[in-house]
Amino acid sequence: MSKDKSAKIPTPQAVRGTQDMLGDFADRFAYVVEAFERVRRLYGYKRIEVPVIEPTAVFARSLGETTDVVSKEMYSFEDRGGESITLRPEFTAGIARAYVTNGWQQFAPLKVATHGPLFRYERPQKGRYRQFHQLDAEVLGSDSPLADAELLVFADQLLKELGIAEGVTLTLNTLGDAASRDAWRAALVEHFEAHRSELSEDSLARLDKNPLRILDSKDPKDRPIADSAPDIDAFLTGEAQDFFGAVTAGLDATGVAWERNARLVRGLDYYRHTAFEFVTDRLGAQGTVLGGGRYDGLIENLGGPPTPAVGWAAGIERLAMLLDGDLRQEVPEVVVIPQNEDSTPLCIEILALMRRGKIKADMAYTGNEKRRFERAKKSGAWKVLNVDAGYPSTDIGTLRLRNLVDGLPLRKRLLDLLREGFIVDDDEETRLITLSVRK
RNA sequence: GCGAUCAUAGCUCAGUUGGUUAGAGCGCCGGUUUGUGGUACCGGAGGUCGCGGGUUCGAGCCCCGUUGAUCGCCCCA
Repeated sequence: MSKDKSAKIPTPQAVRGTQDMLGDFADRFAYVVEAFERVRRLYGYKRIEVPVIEPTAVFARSLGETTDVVSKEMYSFEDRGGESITLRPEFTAGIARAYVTNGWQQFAPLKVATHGPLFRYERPQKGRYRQFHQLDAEVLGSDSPLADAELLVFADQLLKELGIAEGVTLTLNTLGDAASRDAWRAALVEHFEAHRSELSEDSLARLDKNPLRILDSKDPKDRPIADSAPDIDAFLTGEAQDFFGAVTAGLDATGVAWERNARLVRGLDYYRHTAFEFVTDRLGAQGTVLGGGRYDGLIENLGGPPTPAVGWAAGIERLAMLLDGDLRQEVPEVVVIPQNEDSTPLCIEILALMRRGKIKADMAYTGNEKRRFERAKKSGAWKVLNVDAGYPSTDIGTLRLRNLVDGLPLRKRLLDLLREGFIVDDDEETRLITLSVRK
């Protein structure tokens, strides 16, 4: 090792808004993904993988050019061939693109699920990162409200299996079909225009870009105006009303609790009919844990055939943060401790023997003997195996399985494994296992 | 993109109105004691006080800038 400081390179920092996970949080993260994989199979959703990079147009066209995600949060760049590429900021658009380009219409209605990293150039804060991770479930090619309901029941079961349904509520709204939505939007614009002078600065900007968003503004200035704005209900076509009724009936039939939130709108342009969020107040400002809705126009927007579809996405980090209690740790059954330097090779051999025999085992080999033992205990192992090679000198080694808590099954398994490779003498009295001749 | 708070050892933090050689606990390394034992004791390694400027005889402490984290706004999962 050189002590020449001039040769030292300054350590690069992690990119802002990215995370390195180790230990507890990494375990929680994996736990969320495992639960999702389990439940998704129960509901018959096929696992799919789609690219992390897509042509920029995939997102620009489908999310809406004026949405914040597209206008200022995408990681876009030109590749060496001059094509504009974007790191996916969400799953839905990429999945819709895959549906069209691969001719997945032949499988419609198609239920798919995936998870992985997404990228958005945002100011990091609690539950919000530049590289973040989502679970995603979609039903493509179904115009049935049953699909919406099933997706919601799926989401509800996932949250329950994660043990976080408590304190998380499903809020539900309908944005109607295209006709309903356009009529409502026009009425909203008229209403807000009439109160233009009382609106916050943010909402004035929203008035041009996405007037629906004024409805869920947090600015106290906006609240009275937003609250007095017309609900969509008056503008819903009969068809749209029936659709929403069928979705809620499906929820009621399966016992999924929900709340109507007539102020709930979605940020992305493609949503129609059902819109929903599972929200909590346990995550500060980032209260949405799972959200989604129906996006019947999206696939057509991408140049595909008119295709109805619904889906949702959930933030894995946010779900992981809500997980309370201690996770069941993956602890070794046995930790092997070499009594001395010379015993290490025998330890490695026995360690491999146990692992091949499906015993979860690890080895503590740094520090003095006392610290090795402490390290072994700290690992949560049930038992500790002391290995001393070449003592008495005529033997290959002696083993002592300590901390016997629950009797002999593990000891028996270990002895069986050892007998495959060695002549074993198991002294009942001293509990000392002596290995002599190799077989 | 806007606002607020923060940044000292591997970790959690203390550090007085600016004043000698920057501390503690935990962790790490070595040892003593004990000897089926996560609890005692001794010793050791480890810090350009985030980074760059400035004020001052003197800056971990004051000022400016910068980077990052955290919490809001915004946005969204």
